[in-house]
Amino acid sequence: MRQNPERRTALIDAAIEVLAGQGARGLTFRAVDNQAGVPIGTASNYFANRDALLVQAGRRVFQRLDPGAAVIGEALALPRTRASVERLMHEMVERITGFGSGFLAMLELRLEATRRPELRKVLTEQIRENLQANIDFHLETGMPGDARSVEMLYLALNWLITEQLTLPEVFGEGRTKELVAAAVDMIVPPR
Amino acid sequence: MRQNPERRTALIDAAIEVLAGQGARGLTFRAVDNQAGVPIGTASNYFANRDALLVQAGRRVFQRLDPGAAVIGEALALPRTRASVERLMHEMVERITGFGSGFLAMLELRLEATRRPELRKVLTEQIRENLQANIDFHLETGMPGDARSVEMLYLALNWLITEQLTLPEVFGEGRTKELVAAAVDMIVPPR
DNA sequence: AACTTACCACTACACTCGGAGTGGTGTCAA
DNA sequence: TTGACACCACTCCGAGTGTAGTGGTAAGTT
Repeated sequence: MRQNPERRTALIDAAIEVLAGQGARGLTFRAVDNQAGVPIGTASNYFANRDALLVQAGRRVFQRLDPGAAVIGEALALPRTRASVERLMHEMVERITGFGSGFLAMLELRLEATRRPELRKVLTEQIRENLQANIDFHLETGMPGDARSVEMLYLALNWLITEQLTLPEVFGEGRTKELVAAAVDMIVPPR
Repeated sequence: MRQNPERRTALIDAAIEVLAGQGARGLTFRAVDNQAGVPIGTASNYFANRDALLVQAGRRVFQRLDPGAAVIGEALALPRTRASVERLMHEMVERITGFGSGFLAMLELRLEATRRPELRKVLTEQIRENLQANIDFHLETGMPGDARSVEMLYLALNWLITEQLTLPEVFGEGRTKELVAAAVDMIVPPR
C-alpha cells in the first residue's frame, strides 16, 4: 500500500470526477488511473479494493464541499436579517453547483450506501455533522429562523440542486435564484 | 423483438428492482432475467440494448408512482384547509416511501440521464407533467397555497424521501411525519 | 382434419471486453 | 546500500452482449 499523500488525494479527486461523469458503473481502478493521468495500476497500489476507494471518496467530497473560512467570516459581518440568509443561501447553492461533480458523486455514493453499511456509516456521520454545524452556526449568529428552518432549507435546497444538476430543464437554470429566494421567504420568518 | 406485453412489463418491473437493489452498475440483461425469474437471454429478446431498457424503466416508474383515482377522489372530499394539505402530503410521502425501490430507481435513472440525452428527455417530460398536474390539481381544488407552494413542497419532500431512503439515520425514520408537517406549516399559508 | 404460418419461450454459445491483481524493473533519496 | 515508490507488462478471470437455433403452441387456412 503506497503512501504518497498528494498522489492519494489526486486519485481520490479523480475518483470523484469518474463517479460524477460515468457513474458508479464506471468507477474502476483503470478509470481512476486514466482520469488522474497516472499509469495504469497505480490506483490498485493505493486502495485495497473498490470499497476502500468509495469510502475515502465519501469523506473527501464533504471536505471539498465545506465552505472556507472566508465564507464564514463574511457571514459574520452580515446583518441578522432575512436578506442576509437569502444571500448566504444563494452563495451556498452557487458554491455547490459550481462543484457539480462533487454533488453528483455524493448522490452516487448515497445510492451505493444503500448496499454498503460502512459507506453508509461514513456518509451519515458526515452529513449529520454538516447539518448540525449549519444549525449551530445559524443559531449562534442569531440569524432569523430556528433549527427547524435550517432543516427545511437543507431539504428544499438539496433537491433544488439535484434537480438543476440532473434535469436542468425541469425548472430551467434561470429560475435557480428565484427559487432559492422563494424558499427563504417561505421558510425563514421576517425579522 | 418479442411482443408479449405482460412479460415485457414484468421485465421492466424487474429492471426497476435491480436498479434499486444493485444500482445502475448492476443493471444487466442477465440480472433482469434473474430478477424476473425468466430464462437467461429473455431480456435480450425484448430490448434492443441497455439504453432501451433504461428509457422504458424511466416511463414505468412514473406510471407506478402515480396516485390512483382513489387518492384523487379522497382528496376532493377533503375540506380546503391546511390540515388537508398536510394529510395529502403525508399520504404521498407514505405512498412513495412504500415503493422505495421505485424512488431509488428513479434516482439512479436521474444520474444516468446525466450521460444519456434520450433518457434525460423522457425523465424531464415525465417530471414536468407530474409537477404541473400537482399544481393544477392544487389550484383547481382551491386548497390553500399557490403554485409556488406546490413547487416548494415538491422540493422539500423529495429530498426528505431521498434522505430517509438512502441515509435513514440522518433524521431517523421516526421524524418523517414531523418533518412533513413542518414543511406544510411553513410553506402553506393558513386559511 | 391436416397443413401452415407465426410467434414466443427457452437454450446454448461464440465472441469480446474490461478489470483485477501481481511481479518485476527502474529510479531516487536517505 | 537499502528501501520506498513509480511505472510497466502480462496473465487470469469473469461477465455481458447479441445471435442463432430448437421446440412448442395456437390460430388460421384449405
